Amino acid sequence: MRLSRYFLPVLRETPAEAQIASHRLMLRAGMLRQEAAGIYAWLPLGHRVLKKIEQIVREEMDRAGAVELLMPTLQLADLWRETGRYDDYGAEMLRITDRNERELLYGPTNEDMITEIFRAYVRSYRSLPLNLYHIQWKFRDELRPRFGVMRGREFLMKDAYSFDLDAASARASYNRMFVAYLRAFHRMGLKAIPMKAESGPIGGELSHEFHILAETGESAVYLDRRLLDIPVPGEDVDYESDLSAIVEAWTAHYAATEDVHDPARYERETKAADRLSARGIEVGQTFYFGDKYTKAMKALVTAPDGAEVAPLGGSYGVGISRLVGAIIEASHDEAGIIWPEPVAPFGALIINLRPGDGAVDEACGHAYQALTTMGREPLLDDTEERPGAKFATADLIGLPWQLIIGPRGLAQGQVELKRRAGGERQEVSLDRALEVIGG
RNA sequence: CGGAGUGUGGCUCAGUCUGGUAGAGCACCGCGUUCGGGACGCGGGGGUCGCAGGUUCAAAUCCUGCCACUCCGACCA
Repeated sequence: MRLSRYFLPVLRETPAEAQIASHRLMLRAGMLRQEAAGIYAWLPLGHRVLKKIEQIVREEMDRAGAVELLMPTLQLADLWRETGRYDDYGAEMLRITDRNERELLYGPTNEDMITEIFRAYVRSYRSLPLNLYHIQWKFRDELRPRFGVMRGREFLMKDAYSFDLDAASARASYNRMFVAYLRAFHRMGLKAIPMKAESGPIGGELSHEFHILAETGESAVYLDRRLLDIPVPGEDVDYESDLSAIVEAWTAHYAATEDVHDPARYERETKAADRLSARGIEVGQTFYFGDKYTKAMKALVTAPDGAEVAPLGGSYGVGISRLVGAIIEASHDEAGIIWPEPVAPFGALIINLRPGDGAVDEACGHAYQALTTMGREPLLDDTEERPGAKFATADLIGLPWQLIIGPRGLAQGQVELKRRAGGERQEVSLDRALEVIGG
């Protein structure tokens, strides 16, 4: 993409409403536009990141055997009355009436609807286990939206729902999601720690929140430092096998959010040197709630012995839009964002210091072609901005590599290559620079 | 929802107390000089001062009502 033809409205000054780094940087880097409290338009750069994160989550869900579908944003109130949640959910649920006075709601989650779909088609235990997921916009009318996409009212969420015949199988489904989450967050360059959690309005008895550690996290977390060193399963992990050893390894050490923190247990189960108090951003949560929904909605299947039973289920959410903010919170500096490579909106920024100069234009064109061929998705800054402004923008939008090409260096056969993370710069030949970026 | 606050060009803000017909910096457009870490000169465009009423000869400014947004607190991916 050529910057001169792109839509990247970077801001030199920080909009007054942004309090935390990720919000500030997303606005300044032209990723985001607030349209109402907690409601945002995703500008092209932000949209690219959102899609990258979405795709990583999708790949890991698919790998773990979940099946993607897409449910609507609007749901009938009657569906929610079946489980009693229409009244339980309270003012956080946005209720809408259509022209025929039908009561609808903008879905805050989809347990009820997925159970309705399940019950419409699944009749036999032979169809189990089944895990269906979708990636869809949700709406929760938060009392106080804040922190940009970290606590928006409208947000993009991946939510998966598992159905199993018995408890052991349901637990295996839970474990598959648990492992998929470890992998997905790891792929985004995040260190996510699963923590024992309360299940809240979703219900159930087994639940983990996945938190990434960042100074601006909304919740205080207490954990055993050793959790930071547990290996994340590789892409060869066999989801057909028993994953309980992995889950056990990740849940053997103390880790709790302030809501469920038990100081006495913390002291008992961890050595003083291993105790780590930090702030966490919740980026995912897993729930096991048994037959809560299938029973209430009579979503029954026939078991091997001919009896009708309510399958046991769980639900598993990942805040896709929140992750964009969370990643920035975890990875930025004074100058701007530092994208982990897998979620970077573009792989490299080529900076043309003198558009119109034949040799420089040609070198930039060559670099652009080469990087495109390598699949590095380069962004070429071919604008007439002054060099200083280009460098500032480059650091702000935080692509992994900056390839700086100007007449002065080119005369010596050199370009400047800068890695955003760490900031190391080197003067090398263009070919060598392309080689380095190519990996 | 309780408490506090803010709405003035695309952005950051001054002007409001003490009413007199709207400003600055940045951004934008044109010309020129510049060009390796946020250039400079000259010229230019752009604002129903959140909305609606009211007071007044006169309202961004005073009064009333409403709306939006932000911050602190109680709920949540």
